[in-house]
Amino acid sequence: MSPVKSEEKRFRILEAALRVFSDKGYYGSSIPSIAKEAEVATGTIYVYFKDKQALANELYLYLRDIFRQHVKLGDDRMTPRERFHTLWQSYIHFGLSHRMELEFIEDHHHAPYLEKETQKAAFEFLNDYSKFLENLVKAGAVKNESLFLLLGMMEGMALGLLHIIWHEHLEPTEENIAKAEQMAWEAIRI
Amino acid sequence: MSPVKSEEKRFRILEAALRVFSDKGYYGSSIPSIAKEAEVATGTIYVYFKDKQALANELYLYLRDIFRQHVKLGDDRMTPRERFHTLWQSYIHFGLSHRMELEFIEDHHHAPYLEKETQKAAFEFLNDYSKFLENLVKAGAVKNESLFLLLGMMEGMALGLLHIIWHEHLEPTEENIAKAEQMAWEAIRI
DNA sequence: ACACAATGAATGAATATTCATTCTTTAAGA
DNA sequence: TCTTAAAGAATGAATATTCATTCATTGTGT
Repeated sequence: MSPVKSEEKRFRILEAALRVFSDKGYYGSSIPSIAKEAEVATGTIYVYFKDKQALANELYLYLRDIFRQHVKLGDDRMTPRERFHTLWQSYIHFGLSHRMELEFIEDHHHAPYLEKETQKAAFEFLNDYSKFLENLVKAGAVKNESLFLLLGMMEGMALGLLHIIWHEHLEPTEENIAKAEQMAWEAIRI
Repeated sequence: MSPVKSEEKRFRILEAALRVFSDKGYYGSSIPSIAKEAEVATGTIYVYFKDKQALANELYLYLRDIFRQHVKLGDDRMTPRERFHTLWQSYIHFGLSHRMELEFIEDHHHAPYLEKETQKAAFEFLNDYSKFLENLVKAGAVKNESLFLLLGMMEGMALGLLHIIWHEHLEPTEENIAKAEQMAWEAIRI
């Protein structure tokens, strides 16, 4: 009956928005500049997204899904150390291959222009991790501390490693990643 | 309304800019809104600062000085563990009492609108920390790894702890701060 | 009286968003 | 199979707003 809104074009706009937001942040990115990056007309953005804020919200949700597809939490057939290894490696490699995606997610967990509904999605992250850590604690492998404390330290170390690599103060070799993993493990293990 | 430029007014503008930038970021903060927050006229900002970029640069340098006044690196009359304790405690307590200041510093180390000269100041941070860690390594107390790797992990853990406290997932009790300190130490110690 | 700080309205450029108009696709009717 | 009209996607110029910056004027301490 009519030309159909293509999912492909929607993704092209989301990916373009990610690149522009990455460079200049939310307020520094104009809709026309995102349209240009996506090679569509300015108005087309408004066919696919209600406004700039909705675009940022949908981008966040889109990236969160990509994140979840990459970052593995393992299962309880593994030893605690193996599960930790699985999470660490997948998280770090995601950060290396999807820097803009991870930076956007981290920067926007608490951004004021994300809607309540989107913020709720941010909490699911915490839930996944908390369950993961709870398992390791119950298995007696990890310190019996507040899950949030363990979580903050663990995520802090992963992001700390990624930052020094992103800023080219450290080579992203498997050896360096493994050394950092062992340090992180020693921080949280019993 | 004196005909003499007052340092006090300059600081009032810097502090106002910090609050507004904290809320909305660089591109999201207008000069008129900063003027309003500082309770001066728009034009007055331009008496004290060449333009918006210069304001951000001077704010960064101003905050870096405050940071340095608070965060203590100890000296080599202390044991390695004592030195680490000193740094950890002063860093975390700075983050608790000066959240906006620390967030601005962390967010802007690599911001594109900071001038080369200002970026050089950012490197002095790394130098201070590197020397600190080098000492602990030479004393045989800390793993003999890349100083940047140690640095990234350590700063990551401190910021990770602060984030969960800032977002009210953990109480900022001395007990929690001490537990995190011990975890951080176990990550880097031999 | 003078020097210069302080002001805030004025300026022009940039921005988010709208909308009248022009395609493009689809499928009903012949 | 061919024609054609409805549906709605795509467009980009137009609009209203906001922004960084300027400057003519006013205020104030020396």
